[in-house]
Amino acid sequence: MNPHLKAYIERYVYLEPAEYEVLVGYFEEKRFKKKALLLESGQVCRYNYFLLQGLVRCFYLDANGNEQITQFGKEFWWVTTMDSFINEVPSLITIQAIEDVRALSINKEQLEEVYKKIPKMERLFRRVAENWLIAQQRNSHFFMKANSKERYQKLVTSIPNFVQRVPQYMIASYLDISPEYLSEIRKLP
Amino acid sequence: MNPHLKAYIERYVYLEPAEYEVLVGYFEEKRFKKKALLLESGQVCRYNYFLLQGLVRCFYLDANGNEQITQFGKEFWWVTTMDSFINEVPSLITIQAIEDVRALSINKEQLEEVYKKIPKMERLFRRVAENWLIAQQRNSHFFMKANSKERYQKLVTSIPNFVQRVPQYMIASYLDISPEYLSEIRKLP
DNA sequence: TTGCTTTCTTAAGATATCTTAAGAAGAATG
DNA sequence: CATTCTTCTTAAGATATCTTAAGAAAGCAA
Repeated sequence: MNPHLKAYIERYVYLEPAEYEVLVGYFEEKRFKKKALLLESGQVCRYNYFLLQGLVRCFYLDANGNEQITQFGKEFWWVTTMDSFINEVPSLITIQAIEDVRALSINKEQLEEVYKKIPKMERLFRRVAENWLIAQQRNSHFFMKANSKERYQKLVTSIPNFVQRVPQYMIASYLDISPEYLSEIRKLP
Repeated sequence: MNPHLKAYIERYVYLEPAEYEVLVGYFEEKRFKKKALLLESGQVCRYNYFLLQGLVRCFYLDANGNEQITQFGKEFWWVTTMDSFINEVPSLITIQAIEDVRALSINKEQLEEVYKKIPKMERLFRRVAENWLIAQQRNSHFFMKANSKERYQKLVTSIPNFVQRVPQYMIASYLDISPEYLSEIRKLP
């Protein structure tokens, strides 16, 4: 069992060694080169990825053909397109590697089997979903209330080393600012 | 067992009649008059409410003392302050009845007991949290990309009869528009 | 009914942020 | 090394939305 995934699971539930043995069989390690797609829009998102290395972005094309970034993903975060993965509908979102990526993947049928064989995993993913929801709610309210500069500064301080790994125009897209204006903001004291 | 809650549960999991019997014991019906508080900010949110009747709003006071509405709740929706309920920390949010409210409540310890006695409930709330997350994500992206008029119109069409039940200044707060500007918007063709 | 409180509208000036266009700097490729 | 592609910056005019202030309407209490 991958030690990072094991450490992650231990934060939520206790599993017997035998249960970890079962789990191992369900996760497959995959690699993606920089710029490769983990998921292409229009496809159903079949996998939930646990990132071991690298950085990804999730984006869709808006009415003007601009790439709108909705999320980033980094080491030891789950990455998937929830809507498409859960409801098995075509994804509006594309997931692309910003750096070379190594990830553990599990597909939906496998995950359902896991729920059957190890009911505690149902509990784990309940708690993951709840925490994700809480984070998403906090973030939404912050995005609504904070101005561009505050949004940028929060990103800089809350994910250390992040803005150095991602081109500025992607940061701008995620923060919902024009790249030109982000450039202005960064100069302000 | 309340038929609305039963119908809700049936959408996610199958429970034996005996399991419903167990469940009944955990839910308590409560009533709140218009303007009463289901939760006051500063308190830990002890309950998850399943609304049977009426309307509530969730808001916090911003730096200028303005009430910022983050969510509404209506019949057959779960209402709680996730962050406070899950993490047992004081809530920033106040929950207030906009109309007279009737709701089924369950507290956190009871819910944990339910998870032990009826593990299928763990599955139910996993799926509820996942769907809630999906809705929250969709909503966040829509709020970021749509302008004020589009946000208003979406609210009007997606929750029928809703704007008639809620004062306009609350709608404005939720949509993150000044009440004056909402008034303008409503006049546009 | 009358008055008091709550809610909604109108208008004018202020501001954050966008759009467009262009050029500069940096990175990648032949 | 020269060239091409990608990313970042600068500037000027445009626009959505806010703020403040005031008055109009509507709802509720007495």
